[in-house]
Amino acid sequence: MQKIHNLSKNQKIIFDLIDKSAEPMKAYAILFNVQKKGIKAPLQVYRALDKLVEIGKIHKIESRNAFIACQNSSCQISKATAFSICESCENISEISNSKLSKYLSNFSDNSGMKYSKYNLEFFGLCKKCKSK
Amino acid sequence: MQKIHNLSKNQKIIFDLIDKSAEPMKAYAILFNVQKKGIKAPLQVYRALDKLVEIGKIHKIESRNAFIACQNSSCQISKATAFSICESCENISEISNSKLSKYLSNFSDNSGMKYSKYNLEFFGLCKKCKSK
DNA sequence: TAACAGTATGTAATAATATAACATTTATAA
DNA sequence: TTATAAATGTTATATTATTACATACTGTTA
Ligand SMILES: [Zn+2]
Ligand SMILES: [Zn+2]
Ligand SMILES: [Zn+2]
Ligand SMILES: [Zn+2]
Repeated sequence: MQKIHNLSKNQKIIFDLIDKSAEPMKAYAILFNVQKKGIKAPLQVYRALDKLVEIGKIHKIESRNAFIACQNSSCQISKATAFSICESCENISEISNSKLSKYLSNFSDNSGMKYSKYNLEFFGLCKKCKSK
Repeated sequence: MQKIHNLSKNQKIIFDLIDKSAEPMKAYAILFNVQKKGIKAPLQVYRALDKLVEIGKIHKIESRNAFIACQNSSCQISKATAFSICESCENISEISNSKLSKYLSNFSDNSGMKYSKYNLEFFGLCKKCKSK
């Protein structure tokens, strides 16, 4: 059962922008885009991003410092994320593969760590770029 | 068969520092530490870091913007990395688990992507922090 | 309603991370 | 030795993210 979060004004503006974007967006690109809507300072953007990440509406692509809307409604609130990144055209998408997520969510080793979250980034070439 | 890379002067200074460190090091912490050895500018540090990452002597912990020496001699030259991160004490270590690396290296889906590299970060609580 | 707690906002300043551009030097190999 | 690649030095600047502080909104409960 997923809690419904009513997004605040800034959160909604920023989520809508990211959600409509074809690619992951960087914080300052977001800032530039929402200035006409009255969001003027980096901190306003970062605060909204933090919250949106926290509630799983968006994810951060760590290797790119960019943010993407969650493409996976059943995604476990940002606790289990996997992405596919084309190193040639920078096309990025969220991987939704139940075997993979089960495997990783159940992963444990003999280190004594109790894992509660993971983030995985795969890199390679997409269909298009492969055939060039 | 692993190619032997003869590290240059700056690369060696910086690798030795990271290798001796108990924790992952951030670029400007590295800079501060090597200034007495004549490395004065950020770019000198970043260039050495880039090379060391490229040849697999160190890895970047993306979620922390920090660098750690490879703890896994058989690590496939930074093509397949996994880390364990305690969110309480920030203890970080490289996971060396052949089943995991096999599973991920062989991962493929029906997206048409050809994967050649991955980076995985697990988050949780270490033994010590769990029992607090 | 009033008081409170929690969340969100606005604004300015600054910190932390990373790269561009250009000149020079050193190592490697044909 | 000549050419090429790799590494270095230096200055400036771009990009990403946070601190600090004041104010306002939202929902809950006395
Ligand atoms: Zn998701
Ligand atoms: Zn591509
Ligand atoms: Zn390694
Ligand atoms: Zn710990």
